[in-house]
Amino acid sequence: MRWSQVFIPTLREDPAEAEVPSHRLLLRAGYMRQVAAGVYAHLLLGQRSLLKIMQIIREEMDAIGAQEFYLPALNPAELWKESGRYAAYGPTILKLKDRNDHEMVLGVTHEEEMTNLARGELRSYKQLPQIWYQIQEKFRDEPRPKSGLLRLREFWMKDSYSFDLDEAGLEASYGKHYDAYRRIFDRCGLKYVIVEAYSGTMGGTHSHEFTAPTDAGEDLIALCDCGYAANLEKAEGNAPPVTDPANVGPPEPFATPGQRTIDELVKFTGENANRMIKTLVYVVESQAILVLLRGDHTMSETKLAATLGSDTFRLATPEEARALLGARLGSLGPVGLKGVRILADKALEGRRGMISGANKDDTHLRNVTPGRDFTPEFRDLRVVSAGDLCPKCGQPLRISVSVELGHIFKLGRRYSQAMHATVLDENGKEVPLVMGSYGIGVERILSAAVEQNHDRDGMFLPASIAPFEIILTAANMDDARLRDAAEKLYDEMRAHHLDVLFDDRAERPGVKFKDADLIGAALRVTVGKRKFEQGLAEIFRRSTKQIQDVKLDSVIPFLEAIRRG
RNA sequence: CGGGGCGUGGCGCAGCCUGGUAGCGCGCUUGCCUUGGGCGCAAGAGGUCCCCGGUUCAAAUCCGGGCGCCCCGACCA
Repeated sequence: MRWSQVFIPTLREDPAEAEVPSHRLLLRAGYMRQVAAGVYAHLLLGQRSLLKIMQIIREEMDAIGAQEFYLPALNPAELWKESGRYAAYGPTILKLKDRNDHEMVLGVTHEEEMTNLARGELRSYKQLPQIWYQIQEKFRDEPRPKSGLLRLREFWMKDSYSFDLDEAGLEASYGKHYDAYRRIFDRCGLKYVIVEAYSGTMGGTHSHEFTAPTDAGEDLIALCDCGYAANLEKAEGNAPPVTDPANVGPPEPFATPGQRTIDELVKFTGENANRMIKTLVYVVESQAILVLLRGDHTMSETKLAATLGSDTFRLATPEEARALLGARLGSLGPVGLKGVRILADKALEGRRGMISGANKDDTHLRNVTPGRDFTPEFRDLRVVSAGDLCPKCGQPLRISVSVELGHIFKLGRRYSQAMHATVLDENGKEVPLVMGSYGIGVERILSAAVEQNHDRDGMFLPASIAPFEIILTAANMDDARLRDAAEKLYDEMRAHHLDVLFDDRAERPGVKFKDADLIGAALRVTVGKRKFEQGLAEIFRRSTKQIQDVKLDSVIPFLEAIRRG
């Protein structure tokens, strides 16, 4: 393509609304323009790059025997009510009514629609396994769209769904996706880590997340050099040991006037927060329970939900807590309670002589010893923090920020049972399908690639997903000899099917170089006066800024050699 | 949903406090000039000052309401 004839609206200045690098650069480089919060128009460069990403995904999905479908975004609400996710996703689903007053939804993801298709069509175990996928628009009315393409309300997702007869089949389908995803992200040139994750609203048992570490991300992951990696929602860790007093007498009340928070108590008593027990009261389906944590630890509602097997719970009000325990928040504790379920984080197991509330205003207890003074169920209930020890090897964990690029889920029978998607097995018995679901955020690949590959001057995308692999720059279009030489090179490049953008604009060289640096073509081939007179063109690698001079008649073979790697 | 910021030619901003001719830089158009890192000179075009209402002789500016966008948090793939 000729730059003079296409629309690449680069900006000299940073758009005011963009903070994170990928958002800023994708706007500046003319890849996209904003339409509304979380809604973007893709222009020439953005669309080309996204099409390349989708093609890579398509090739790798096809390679594992997945079949490309295309399901509509517009769907009847009934399906979502049937699965129970109409309520679970709540306001995130964009809902509308058609002219006959039928409730419709715009697809958030397509488990329901794919399962609906499967139950209508799949009859026999002989038809299994099936892997169906699509690259399709998703709509999510996010509470807070942000960071350009990182959190969108309308976006492209590659979503696939596997249908198997049994767990062994699911295992195989899941494994194929795991491998295909690695190839996809490798080919897109991304640095990524695979982490164990929490399944969230998707349901199901196991899942892995493919995440790209970058500061602009919003997923927190825990990492260890031994290879352990998990989303913070899911990560386990062992708190470094705390030394407690050896011999501990019975619990003993002491006055703590006005001390309500752990911080205040630390100052008041001079004890470390890791010697305190934090007591939280939760109401779980109208039943009050106690949740205990070490003073310096944070509760994970995700893990609590997993422990309870329910996500209908909330923190009790101060009044409810007083009704149960007889004291205000800040003086609550587990000692002496009868008939109340007590969950304690496992970091409290084996501890002695700690401090907790006494269930009397302005009073705490010392010498509190879990297991002796009260009997909780020990569970993993807290968010891992940096410095916790790896559950596999015992070394300290690191916490890193990353972007979730893809997520693969073992769904099991959650949808097939809810929606009665069954086949006959070899004994003629009707059995629910065992399902998996697997997603990739297409725009997030582009964003993450920019986050991981940019500098002051712009972006340098991996050649596989750059909108153009090569930009051919004629330093001066008014100089007939330079122009003719560049035109000739351009024709040759096209004849060799090289992916080239020819900057034939009547601009000064500086403008062209700045624009070329900005938009992220992997290589720049420049025809400029001085080197041209020596029969040379200049080849500039954007990522390393390394320059090589190549004879004009060797440019094509040189580029083809680079392309072959 | 809580907190904060912002809305003025295409982009980035000033003007608002203290009401009275809408301004600067970039970009755009035309001409000359220049041609290896966002050249120079000159002449131009381009604005419902987010919307609605109020106060006032007079509102970009003051007051009320609304909408939109960004950031932090909550939440969420």
